[in-house]
Amino acid sequence: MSDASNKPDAQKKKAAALARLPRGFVDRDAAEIAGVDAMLRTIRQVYELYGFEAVETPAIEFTEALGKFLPDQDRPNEGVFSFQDDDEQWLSLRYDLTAPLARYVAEHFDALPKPYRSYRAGYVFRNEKPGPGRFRQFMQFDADTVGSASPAADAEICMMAADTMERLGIARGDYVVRVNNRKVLDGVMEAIGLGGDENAGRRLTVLRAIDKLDKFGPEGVRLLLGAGRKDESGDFTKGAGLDEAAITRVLAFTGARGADGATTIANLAGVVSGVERGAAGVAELQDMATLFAAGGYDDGRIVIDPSVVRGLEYYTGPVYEVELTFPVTNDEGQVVRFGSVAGGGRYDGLVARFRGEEVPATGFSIGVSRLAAALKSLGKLGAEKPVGPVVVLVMDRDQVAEYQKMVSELRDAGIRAEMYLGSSGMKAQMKYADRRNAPAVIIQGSNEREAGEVMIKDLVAGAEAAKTITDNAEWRAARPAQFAAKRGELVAKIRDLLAAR
RNA sequence: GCAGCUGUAGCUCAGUUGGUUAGAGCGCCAGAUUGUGGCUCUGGAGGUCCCCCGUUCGAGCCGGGGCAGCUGUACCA
Repeated sequence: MSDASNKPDAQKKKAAALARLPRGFVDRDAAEIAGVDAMLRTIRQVYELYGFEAVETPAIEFTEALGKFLPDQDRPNEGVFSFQDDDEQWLSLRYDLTAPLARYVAEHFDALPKPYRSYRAGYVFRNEKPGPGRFRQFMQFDADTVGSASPAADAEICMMAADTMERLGIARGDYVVRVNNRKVLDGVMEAIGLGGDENAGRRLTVLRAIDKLDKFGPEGVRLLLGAGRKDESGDFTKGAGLDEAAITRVLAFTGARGADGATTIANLAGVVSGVERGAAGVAELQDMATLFAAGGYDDGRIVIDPSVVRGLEYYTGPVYEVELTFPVTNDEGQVVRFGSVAGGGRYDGLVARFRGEEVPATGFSIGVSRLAAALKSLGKLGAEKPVGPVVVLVMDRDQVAEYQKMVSELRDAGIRAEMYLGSSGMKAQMKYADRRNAPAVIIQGSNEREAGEVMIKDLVAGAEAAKTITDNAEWRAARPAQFAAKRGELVAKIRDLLAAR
């Protein structure tokens, strides 16, 4: 232990360099990786079952393809990680999986079967302020149908979303798929005089206000739709400046949810009566509701809820999101506000950016990282440390070849195994095996070697047996759960031991 | 971006009116135990008190500026 104090200053200084992560990024350990992998497998199975096929696109696209240049400038939006290539073209890390899919479909349009049903998972990146459950790199798992304008395509994805939640272990009633339609909302906008391109900015303000319904309640939203709202810290948020009649109409829309789907749809029809686009949206909701009922999903798994807006400007029809309805606790055990864990909708205009014609498309995205946190809270994410390898202890340095041979035999038999590669003594090697969550260690010192044996210690059974022992001398003498085996039976004995787990 | 709060050991945190050598618990390493995980005991390593400037005989503590983190809010494809 003396070497630490003898460490040269230069080396110390070097070691003091920034061993830290930029904010909004996380490291994942073996347990988390295993848990998320299991999740991804499950989601993939459901998507496959529904007939979607895999596709992968790279993490980087031309900024232009993502459509994220700042207005009236030749620089990308600050929220997007971007850099310039050799030829000065701007490239960006993708911020979702939808825009790259639109690029992919447009590029391979003639080669793809239409409607084109695909899924893909991957990391996306957002250069913005992180917060609880919000990262600058996170994983999404998307499924999309491109080339179908039918509400059946939207309804199918909603049903698949419900199935996926249940397959992931979220009980019926612990989640809800909420569905709305942008056309209905557009109809309301039109009805209150916010139609047309010149009102795009105000429409956006109204959308943002509605999106805050679950945060601030109807009264808060009323303020945001009107003059504005002052929060507890005294910060003032400018409102949309609607008049009283318009505000009442918007709130009538968001509050149109009835006891069942039919009532909700009837209420919505009233709110947008006389506006053609709104009526079209209501009709689509009606179509989808019929499909939900046919599949039995109208039992609370999927509900029509007019308060769903989704921030995305590009949505053109049905929008939907999956919300968890049980309290989620964070690492400190506090209950945290948990937003939606998945969402999506119809974006008929997105592929049109690359091709002249409009291509109808709908799809959704699961926020894998966020959902993983929720599953962890539910105890449904395998957060346990994976079982480690069998560790062969190095008792005598000149016998390394023999120890390595044992490891090879175990590996040839398909058993995870390793020889201890450090330089510490036996006690430290035992601690190492314990920390690696090893199921067993193999000990061969001179005594065993002379007898043509190995000592096998079952660490799990040993820990169990030792629980009742409080005296250290007794603990050491007892040597619980270990047994000698003939050298030739090593693999067979380990195999038996692991099989008994 | 704006506002509030917080920066002391790997982690969680004490630190008196400004006073000499900055502490605890946990964790880590080692020994007690020549070859056995846990418990216990003993010892050890580990610090730019966030950074800079100022006040002072003297600053972890007071003042100013900066940086970082957290929370709220804004934005969020």
